[in-house]
Amino acid sequence: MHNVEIAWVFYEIADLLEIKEDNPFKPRAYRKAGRTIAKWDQPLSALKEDEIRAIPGVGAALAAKITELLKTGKCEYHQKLREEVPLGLLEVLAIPGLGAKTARTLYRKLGITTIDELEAAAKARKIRTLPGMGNKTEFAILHGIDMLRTGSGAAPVGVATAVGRNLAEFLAALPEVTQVSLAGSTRRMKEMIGDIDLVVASEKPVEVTGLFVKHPSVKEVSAHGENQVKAITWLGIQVDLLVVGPQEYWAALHHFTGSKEHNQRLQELAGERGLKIYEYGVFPEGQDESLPVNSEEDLYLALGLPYIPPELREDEGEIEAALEGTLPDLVSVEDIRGDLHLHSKWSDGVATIEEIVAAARQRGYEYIAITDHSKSLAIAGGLKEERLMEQHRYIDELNRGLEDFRVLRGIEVDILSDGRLDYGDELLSGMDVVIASIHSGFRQSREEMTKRMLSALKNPHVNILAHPTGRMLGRRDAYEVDLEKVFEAAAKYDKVLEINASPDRLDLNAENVRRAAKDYGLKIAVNTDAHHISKLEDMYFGIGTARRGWLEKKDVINTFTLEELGRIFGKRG
DNA sequence: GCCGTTTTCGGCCCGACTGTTTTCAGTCG
Repeated sequence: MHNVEIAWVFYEIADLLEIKEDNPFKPRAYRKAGRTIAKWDQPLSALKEDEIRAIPGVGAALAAKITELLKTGKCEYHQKLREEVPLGLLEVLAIPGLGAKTARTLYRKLGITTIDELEAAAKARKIRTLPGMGNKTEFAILHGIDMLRTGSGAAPVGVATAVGRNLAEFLAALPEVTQVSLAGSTRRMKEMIGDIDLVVASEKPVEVTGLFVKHPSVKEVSAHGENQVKAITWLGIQVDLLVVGPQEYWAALHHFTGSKEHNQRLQELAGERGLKIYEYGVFPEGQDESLPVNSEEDLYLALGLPYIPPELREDEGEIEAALEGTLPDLVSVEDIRGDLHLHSKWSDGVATIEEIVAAARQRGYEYIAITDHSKSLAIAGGLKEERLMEQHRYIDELNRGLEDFRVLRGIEVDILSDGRLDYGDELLSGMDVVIASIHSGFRQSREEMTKRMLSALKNPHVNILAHPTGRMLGRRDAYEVDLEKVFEAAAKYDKVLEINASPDRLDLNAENVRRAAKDYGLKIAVNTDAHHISKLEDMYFGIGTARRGWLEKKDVINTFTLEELGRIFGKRG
């Protein structure tokens, strides 16, 4: 049993306990342990009992449940809870703004046990009859259900990539397999992934597919042919595996990378040149032997085109640009010299500044900015003025001991509900980097929210606007804001907008990034907002979004040298 | 249910926001 599966059981136990109204600290204990287990380096199945017991947050009771899960694949306590609580309520909990207490009230007063029943009750205006709930709650529930339904079945790219890589690594290790790649929307770095596509080159497709369906991540096989498999993994994500001969690999990889629209345009182009493109190769009209295709470059070359990177293959102007020779030279992870939005132990991060520096240097970075939370965000350990000054003195001291690396003294300052910043100008003027962002008052009107952001952008000390729309993928919509006005103001006051690289956010998204950079000439910072050193790797997803937004190195400020960066930040205020 | 030089019970991230109230409960981060 995979660590994540154990964590999953614990999360569900936590939800069930909350609905049951047990000791409120119990679910917290299960969640905390679940989070730790999910991130644990070694598989728990490889650990001895006392090693499991030594995991922080795992006591005698949870250790016993882990052992039981590893041995039997089940946990009696979990099963018992599932019998006591209607399971549909777990789905109901996924509706934003609706927690365990409300779920319980809905169950006890209206007998609601599923999302469908909840929707019917909301439409029949029964929700507003309950104590503490009114028409707005009812509307929010309907809106939330709508959001869940449109996103259902799809996984954020972060999850899909992790699952896909895991399977790809397994396949790559098989002696029968010569090549393997993620394809489809995961390779194109779309933000939500419907199914994971894997393309494999092998002379022995039957053996490969036969092993694949036995992989522990595979929960259910919906189709199993000689050279392809459709399966559902333990996270409920569909995976499509295609095995082709080594000669057909590149054409197949290209075909299953898509998008469909991009491929259709290529087929039209091929037709004009007397060629046909299939997933098996590029064929001159009337012949059944493919032109030699030993890379995706070869395939584009056959059509008289330069190579088009996967992130651009959406038929959104890339074919025209390729024909004109004006394709962008996309920014890449290797171009990145530093991360400008990071949290340390001083607020709600888990690493010391020294640990972050070490991890950043390992990635080849030349600088980072430590940008902990400001005082209003008390729950995240936001820094009071004196603490912030203390941190900056600490960083100064640290910098004195560092060669070829620089820690910038920064802050992620909250934009308060009325548009003021959480610190005064005097304090902000002493920072190397000021990131402004919104963590409260998400439901203000479009006018208020826009005004609030413009007021922050006007502040001469602000350098970067972080996660500008506040959306959380599949969980929370962007807040109401007039982005055009934000872009205009950012251009006017010379501010940088962020691509928050956390795969839960990816904010700005690719479409907005492309508009901001191309229509408004704005510079972008791709930042991970990491609270843990392992999350520095999220840069990959941020750069994916930047590439989907057609950004080049010159558009992204954290590809610049420290000196260039200083000029960008220094010319303000 | 976990944790502890506050050792075996009593804490456990805590304040803002929202919608419903008319002083507060529930949710979120």
